[in-house]
Amino acid sequence: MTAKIESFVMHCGEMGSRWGFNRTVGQMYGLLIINEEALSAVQISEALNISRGNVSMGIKELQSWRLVQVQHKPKDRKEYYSPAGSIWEMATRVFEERRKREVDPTLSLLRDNLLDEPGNQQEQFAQDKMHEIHDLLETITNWASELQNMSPAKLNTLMKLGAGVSKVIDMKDKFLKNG
Amino acid sequence: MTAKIESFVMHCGEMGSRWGFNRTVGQMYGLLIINEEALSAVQISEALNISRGNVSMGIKELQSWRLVQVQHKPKDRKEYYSPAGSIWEMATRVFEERRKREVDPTLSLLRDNLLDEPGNQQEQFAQDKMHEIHDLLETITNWASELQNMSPAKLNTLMKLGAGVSKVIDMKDKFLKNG
DNA sequence: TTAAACTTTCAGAAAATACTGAAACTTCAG
DNA sequence: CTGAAGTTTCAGTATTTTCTGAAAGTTTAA
Repeated sequence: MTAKIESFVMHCGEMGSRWGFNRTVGQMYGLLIINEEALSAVQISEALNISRGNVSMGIKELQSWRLVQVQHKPKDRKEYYSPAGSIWEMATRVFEERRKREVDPTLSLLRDNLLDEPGNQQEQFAQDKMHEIHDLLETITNWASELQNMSPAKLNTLMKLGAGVSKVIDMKDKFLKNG
Repeated sequence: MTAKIESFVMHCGEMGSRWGFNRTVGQMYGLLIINEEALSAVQISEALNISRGNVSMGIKELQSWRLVQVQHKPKDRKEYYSPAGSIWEMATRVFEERRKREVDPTLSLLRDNLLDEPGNQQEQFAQDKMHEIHDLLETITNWASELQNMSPAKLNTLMKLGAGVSKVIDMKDKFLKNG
């Protein structure tokens, strides 16, 4: 591993916990992304200086995020791992999985709590807040899943639009008025 | 604290680490959101059964995320804490702070690494990947900051648009062609 | 000044999390 | 079958993170 590549892999490790997994899992993912060829478990454990068992657990974790693929080489019984999908797909998967872990449980708790009537003034206030939070999270979630269902090409247009988004909305209003 | 309120506060604790801070900080934030009145440090430590020192550290953390405000009551030397801004503002602050912690350092590392020439085929591949990641993160970042700078009203239109976003883009193309 | 009423800090303890390595398991060629 | 070549599991250990509480720091009323 050259210095530049190593710096990237180690950085992925440091960021790992912020991105939702732990240091080694982050390093493993970085390593797989940056390597043209798929790597075996032993290669990973040697490159990162971690135990074989840890690699196994890390791969399992990455699979639960749908971020790695298993491959086989002819005449070789080992499993070889490589990142699943394009960079763009990886990003959407991380978003999606994080939503499942960070937002969905909260939405469900809020819904439950909003089912029964508030018992007193304090609970009334609490429920109002929960309602606000619920609606906001739901809007964001719906919006995000809209984006994920758009074709990548359209999505790209939309993203590149940047400051233009605002203009397009104005345009829509005009368009609807004049049409 | 009634059962419902407590379940919300405890849930915020469990989610805390996923949202970027730790359990107690999550609980503290939940408690402040759900309470109509601002709370003193001692009230927080009693409600959550944590030490006074821990409350002090937690408040500091929440302040670094710009999520709490300090208030004073007349004839009272204590500090009282309450959430800063509306639910919507809280959400954008969490986004923004997470971007600073999760994305910005990566962008800066990638930029550094992309400055020098690749030394060999392996590094060439690595740099290509880093370039892809860099561009994607940059696009997402710019897009996100666009959204944050839009007026809440416009943003709401855009959000409510949902599936319609796609249609508006088509419309824009038509509009530009015909106009 | 002084001292009461607070807040912050931080060393050490406690709790949570991650890692190792050996044993158990699986798969498959012969 | 058998055993070689691989993968997974998990009890125990190491590391990291969080929490406590006492000491130090700050502010203000008198």
